[in-house]
Amino acid sequence: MANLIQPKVLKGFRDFLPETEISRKDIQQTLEETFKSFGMVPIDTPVLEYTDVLLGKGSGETDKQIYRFNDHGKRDVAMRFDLTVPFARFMAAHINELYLPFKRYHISKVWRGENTQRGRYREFTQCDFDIVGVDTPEADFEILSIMHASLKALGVPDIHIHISHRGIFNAFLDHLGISDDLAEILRIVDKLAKIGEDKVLEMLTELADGDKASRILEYISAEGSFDDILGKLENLSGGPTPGSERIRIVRQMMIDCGIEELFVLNPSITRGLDYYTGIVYETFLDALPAIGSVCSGGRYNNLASIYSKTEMPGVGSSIGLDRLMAALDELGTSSSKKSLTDVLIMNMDRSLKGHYFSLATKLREAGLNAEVFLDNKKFKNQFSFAERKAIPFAVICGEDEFKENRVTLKDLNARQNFEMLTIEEAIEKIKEISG
RNA sequence: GUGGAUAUAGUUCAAUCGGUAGAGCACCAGAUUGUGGUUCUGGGUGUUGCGGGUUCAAGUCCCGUUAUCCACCCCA
Repeated sequence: MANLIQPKVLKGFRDFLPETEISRKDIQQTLEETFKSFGMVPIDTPVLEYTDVLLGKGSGETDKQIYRFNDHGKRDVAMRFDLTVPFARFMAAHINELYLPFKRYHISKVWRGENTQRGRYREFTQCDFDIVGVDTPEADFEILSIMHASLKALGVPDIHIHISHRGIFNAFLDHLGISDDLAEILRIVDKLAKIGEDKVLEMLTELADGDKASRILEYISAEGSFDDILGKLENLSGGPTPGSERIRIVRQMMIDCGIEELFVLNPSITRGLDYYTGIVYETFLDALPAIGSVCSGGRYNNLASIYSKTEMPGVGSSIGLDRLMAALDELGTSSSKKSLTDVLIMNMDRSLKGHYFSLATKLREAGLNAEVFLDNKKFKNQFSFAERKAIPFAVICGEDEFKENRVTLKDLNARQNFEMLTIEEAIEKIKEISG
């Protein structure tokens, strides 16, 4: 007994107690239902992959953050740091067994060895949804539409989805003749909201001459209505581009569906990951911009190209479940604790224990979740147990009820008794009260 | 990974100049009702994150370490 091992968990990794886990599962279920309602199908892939498979298309940053080690067979392996790269590998491996366009969702944990912060962990859950095999505005729009539907189904208040387009920005930089520094410029541009225009201009001036730097700033800080901004971007890039045409079509689809209010054209959104080639999205909560994007993605037309010669354009997005939950928690809008058990059968008279279990079976057969209290503690104790688990009903059956083959039902929230009911009547009553 | 702040009971907090840790709520045991919201009695439930050091004496001072929060970086 002398040397107990500390029951500690790793930095950035967490245990989930039932209360939290129940709402996590609820959220996941709501998302799954939403994804399925759009015709998406689930897949799964391994947690561990060959390192070269995962690093094939990443940037230097992912290299640093990835959990990587040698397995027992001396293979160089790594844990997936997102669900998109494994998905690209999956598509390349199974393209002949699938149909296009292929729409899948994938809700699972991923791992990144970066520093932790609120809403930012080393082990976290992503909810990805992607469409592969088509490069159309319809697909771009459908992803936006699913983002909107998902967050709406979850009851996330006051969001705006910021969209932008890598293609337009690339055309713009080409027009300026400075596309070589793309990666560096993207990084700086991405900070606009955080560090302000002056700082951004200062940093850009170190890369390009002053005139070009201020042109970039002009591009990324364009203001006005959606259409105004789009027009400005086109002017700055020397006229309409395929990208801007695409955005215009997607915009019209938003209007046709009456959801255009939620979308903001924000040219400073660029996304750090360099595999994006077209439209990109980020979602912010109006009340909590500091926590970052809770749902981001974009179009990546070459992602599978390192695994396969078959061209597989894709577009998709990812909801950060843990970050979203941290945000909802902070906003106080997370759902109140729910019970999974509908009825607790009180352990009142131990000689009737067999009867209690048969009552529980009857309740379950009627579609109710029921459990028998597993100890002969006092009522007080059994009631506190029910309260801790937020169980709404208790069934009490003592000698008197048993003789008449009846039970007493107690509505634990209202603290109201319904005495001497048959079990069938009790079931009816429970369903009536819980609606 | 770099820099800064923080860490005391289940929880929210307290503990003066260094003197072996207290309070509310919560919780546990018991009494009384066939049934918990009242009442009464009793209980502090703690390795002060962890490990060292200084000291007669450390929650308090020093060093290290781990975790959390914040900023950078990056991102969900």
